[in-house]
Amino acid sequence: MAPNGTDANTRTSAAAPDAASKERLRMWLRMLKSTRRVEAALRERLRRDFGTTLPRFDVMAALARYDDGLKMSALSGVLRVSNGNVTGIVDRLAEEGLVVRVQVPGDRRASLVRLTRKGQEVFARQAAAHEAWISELLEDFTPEEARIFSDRFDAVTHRNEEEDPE
Amino acid sequence: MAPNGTDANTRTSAAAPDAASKERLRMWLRMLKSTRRVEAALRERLRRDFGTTLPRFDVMAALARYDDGLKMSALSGVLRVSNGNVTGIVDRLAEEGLVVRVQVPGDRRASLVRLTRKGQEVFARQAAAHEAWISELLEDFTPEEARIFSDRFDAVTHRNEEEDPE
DNA sequence: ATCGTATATTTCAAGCTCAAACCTTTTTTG
DNA sequence: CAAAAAAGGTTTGAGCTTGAAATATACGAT
Repeated sequence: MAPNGTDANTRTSAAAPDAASKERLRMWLRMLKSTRRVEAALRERLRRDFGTTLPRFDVMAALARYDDGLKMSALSGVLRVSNGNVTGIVDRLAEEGLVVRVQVPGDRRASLVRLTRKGQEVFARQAAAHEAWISELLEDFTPEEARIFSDRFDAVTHRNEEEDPE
Repeated sequence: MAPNGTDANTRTSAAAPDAASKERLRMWLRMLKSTRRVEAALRERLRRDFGTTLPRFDVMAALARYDDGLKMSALSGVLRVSNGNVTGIVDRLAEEGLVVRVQVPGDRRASLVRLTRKGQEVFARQAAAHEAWISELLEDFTPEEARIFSDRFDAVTHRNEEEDPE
């Protein structure tokens, strides 16, 4: 697996020990730029077409996958953002009647956050548009290639795994 | 834009006209998760080892590539963030003596932002650590694979290109 | 010269983000 | 049981981010 020097023509490993890191850095910068570009497009369209934001959408998308709701801590875990962060977003979504906090019977500390019916309806429309946008923005990738990339990204994600409820 | 009636719950109904979009959506979610994970690691390490932030580092990295400095508008263009945003970050970097605003001779509106010598030295250390971190975080990618990915990401970036000073 | 438009940047309000401090409730432990 | 530790959430302070409005300068055509 590791390129152990004795390869046929490894100019890269012999001549430059940091050629690999340079190449990975280059990849990272491109990946970051691509991600930012897609995110910017999504942000703009969510605002334009639905008057919402990407973080709001992310929270609703997470909740949409759990009919029974998610605890605040689980929500921040899934989204990989701080829990103090989620508090504010859920507050605003709750003000608009898109989500509700439900008291957990046995535990007076915790509460489950759930989409309201209105929240489900609103999110369904946003999600459909979102999927179409992504497909358009990434149309240079064939489905086959997309699958390959998905799998390779999992390597990054599962690398130094601590906890991951997925 | 308008809810066209037939969009409420289009679960996997048709054969596979949307298989491609599903696959791309899957790829996007993985890509986003990977990016966020790397960014979170970078953010934490920049804070721990250098007491700085990712946006600050991004600004300094951009300036480090232009010895003659960059105008605020060019800076925000390179970083793809709003220009109001850059103002605040540059303000704080300037307070710490890491960058300076230099008046442009012929134009009293514009100013060039440049790294100070201190800024160059500080950034050099951060950049070395940064490159090593990236290589570690992406070590599952061989240099060859990294190169392939870089090229493919360029496709996304150069898709609907408006302006890009790079 | 002056009007109008375009350019360069800052300011502003609202919202997102984090880490750390804090409060409350639950669980563990002496 | 009571004290201590852990868990669930919110609050707080600082910084980041955006889009829109404001400011100031530059330039082009009268």
